[in-house]
Amino acid sequence: MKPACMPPRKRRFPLDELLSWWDRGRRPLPWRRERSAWRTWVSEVMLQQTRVETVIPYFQRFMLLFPAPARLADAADDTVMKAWEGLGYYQRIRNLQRAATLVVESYGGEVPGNPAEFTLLPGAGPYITAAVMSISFKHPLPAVDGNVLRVIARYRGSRADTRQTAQRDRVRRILARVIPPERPGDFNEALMELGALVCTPRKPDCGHCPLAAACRARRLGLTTQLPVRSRRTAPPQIDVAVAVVTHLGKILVRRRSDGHLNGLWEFPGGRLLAGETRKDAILRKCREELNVDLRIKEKIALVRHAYSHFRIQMAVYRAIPETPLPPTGENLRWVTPAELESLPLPGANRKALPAILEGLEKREEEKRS
DNA sequence: CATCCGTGGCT
DNA sequence: TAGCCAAGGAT
Repeated sequence: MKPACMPPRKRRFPLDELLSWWDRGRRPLPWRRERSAWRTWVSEVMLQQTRVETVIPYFQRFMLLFPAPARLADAADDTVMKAWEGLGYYQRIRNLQRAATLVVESYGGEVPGNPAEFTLLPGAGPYITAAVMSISFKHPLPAVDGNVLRVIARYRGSRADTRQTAQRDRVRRILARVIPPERPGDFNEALMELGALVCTPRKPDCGHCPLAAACRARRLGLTTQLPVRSRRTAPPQIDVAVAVVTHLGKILVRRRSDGHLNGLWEFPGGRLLAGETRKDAILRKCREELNVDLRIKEKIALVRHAYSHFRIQMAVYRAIPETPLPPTGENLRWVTPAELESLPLPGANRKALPAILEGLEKREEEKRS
């Protein structure tokens, strides 16, 4: 027992314990089978704010479709968006495709193994750069993600707010002095794996943690109180109304070409203004944006959906055009129900699709009888 | 630096 | 249910 007056001895980070835990316990995930830079890169982009179980099937389909950067660079936009549909954060795939194009143009199709060059590619921030460079090129750069922030906050017994950018930088500097030059990728993955499997947000399994003996949160009984994360304000709820405009068995869809949900196809309509009825909102948006007048029929679906910073309630009405049809083009098309199924759609539209197709089918039957 | 960007699972 | 969380980056 050391006297209380002694200065706290500097703890040695339990590197060997961590790495042997990793060697024993690592999960056999698809992107860990063969660590080419492209596979690592794609997996890291998909895993941003997204669960491993969600990513696995997307990753396997994606690598079959685009086994090298050049294949992604050359692919048609709808093909790319369809491969990403449902994963969310669609700017990620746009950045990745732009980056793939740059890799083809500037590096002969080979992912650059130099951190300074790699990090200039769109979508390659500090985390992705460190992850790809350490795992596939053995550069000793700490990859600090949400798992690592939690593990290290507990290990250090730190009450600092992990949502702040400065805290991420601090953890990165701390780990830069610990990461072993021989196994930088394993070190990074081990810390993340530890956060995912053992040092979990709720009910951490300290009995199986290789850092437990050195963990300050555990010693102080603060495990469940750390890490500290400042709270975000609750997302607002908004009302949206859209129209399924049908003509000769086909359905009108438009493609979002900027900002939110960029590149996905949706039904025309939009957000209700204050005091506006759903039908008025649909008529207004279709006049403003498509220059078309509609006759609105019955409501065929009502879906709720939570986006990252707001929730929507979306009402879907059947409608038919009353004025000459707008010219179709790159961002406006008439599609059959089957084509509609195959287009990349935002979550709320996808969610409403069964009710819509069922409603249209039922109405066809009534018309026949 | 704070905010914006999707989605699904869990409590 | 409503809130929280998950291998972040761009602006």
